[in-house]
Amino acid sequence: MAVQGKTKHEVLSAFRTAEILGAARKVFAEKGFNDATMDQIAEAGGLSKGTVYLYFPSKRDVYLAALMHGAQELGILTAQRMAAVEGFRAKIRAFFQTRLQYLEENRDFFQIYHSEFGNIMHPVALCQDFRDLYLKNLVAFESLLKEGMEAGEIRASNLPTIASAIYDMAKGTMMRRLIGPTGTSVDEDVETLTDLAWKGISN
Amino acid sequence: MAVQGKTKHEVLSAFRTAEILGAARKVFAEKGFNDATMDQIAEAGGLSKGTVYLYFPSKRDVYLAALMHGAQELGILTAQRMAAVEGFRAKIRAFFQTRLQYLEENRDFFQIYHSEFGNIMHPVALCQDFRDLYLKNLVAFESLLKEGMEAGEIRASNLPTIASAIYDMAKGTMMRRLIGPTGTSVDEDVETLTDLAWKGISN
DNA sequence: CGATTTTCTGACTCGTCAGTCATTATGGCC
DNA sequence: GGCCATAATGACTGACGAGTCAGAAAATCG
Repeated sequence: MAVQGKTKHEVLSAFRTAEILGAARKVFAEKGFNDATMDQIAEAGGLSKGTVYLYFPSKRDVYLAALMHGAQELGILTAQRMAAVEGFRAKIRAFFQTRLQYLEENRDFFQIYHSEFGNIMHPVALCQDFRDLYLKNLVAFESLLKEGMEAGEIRASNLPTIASAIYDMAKGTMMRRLIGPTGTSVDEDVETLTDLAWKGISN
Repeated sequence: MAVQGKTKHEVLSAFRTAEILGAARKVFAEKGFNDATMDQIAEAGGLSKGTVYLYFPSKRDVYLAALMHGAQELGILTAQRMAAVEGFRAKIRAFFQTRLQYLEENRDFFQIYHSEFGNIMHPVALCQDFRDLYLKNLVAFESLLKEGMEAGEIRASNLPTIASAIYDMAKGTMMRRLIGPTGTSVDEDVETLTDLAWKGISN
């Protein structure tokens, strides 16, 4: 029994949930929230619509789960990679590197991630949690810049605006890479962005 | 007859069209494309649904017209303001200034504008024209940077990536200002961004 | 191998809306 | 006013898709 402390039921449930989320990611990425149907998700996951509803109460919940799963992973990964290197230039570089690389490995997820930003300012409707996570990560990044400022590596300036701008350099570059081929490699883009950002903020 | 060379019909038609677009902008901004209904748009414009269909063939066309109208205006305005000043730092500053200011004056439009970016990589579906316009403006901006590079004001680097990054600083800052109060004034943000970008790219 | 419980299924319901069109209002003109 | 043309209306239709649930299938067990 002590094996993972999981009942058979829990294992099966986790398995199905993962199966559904994988399918959902694919379908939502391709069609967007509104044009994706539960039947398509079920089909992509090789099960029936009824089964999907056994594991998720609504379409929105499936979407949310797919979105938040990736967003949390990305946030954690980014924080880890930044923490793992010394010096603020290297941290900024790690920031870009992690995100652009994660993009290449999770294109489906980023279709969803980026389109969600389109809705982030709407009535709250679709996803307060996502918005909160975004703002949380942004604030964390801002604190990091503040440390850099106090350490004298980064020049004094309006940190919230700066933090947001750097975040958005990454986001925009990712979008551009999603739309189509860019003629630049990930590494090139990482260097270019790091350079731009670092020259922009360093003392 | 020579008055504007317009028939009565044309005048009325232009009037109704503008009326509908104004209402559409408001409703689409508030609800997003999918959750906005034609009845709501008609009501907001003080006319009936049938009338809307006399001037636009479909919901998507109303949306497109609202989107493209603002996007074109913004593109033209930005280009003009940049052309009107001397020196590349000033041009970059004008770029940020124009956009952030236009945001304050056209919040409804920007709700639509930004959410459209969420769809920009999808099946093409919603708006090839918008995508094309975006890329056109981006390329134009890139050319401007190239001039700056050739003039020795801007250091050599990967221009497409740089241009995109600067565009996205503006876009992201606008989004942040749309989501909620930021504690910074437009002018502060303009200075901060100009500084960041200019230090990032200048020689 | 039944009996019983758990899991799955997909045809069905029911609300919603884009788009239509027969009917009504408006206004210009003699 | 009476006639016609043009503009506007809003009840209606048809499609679609989220969510349901009665029953089928599969797993578990004695």
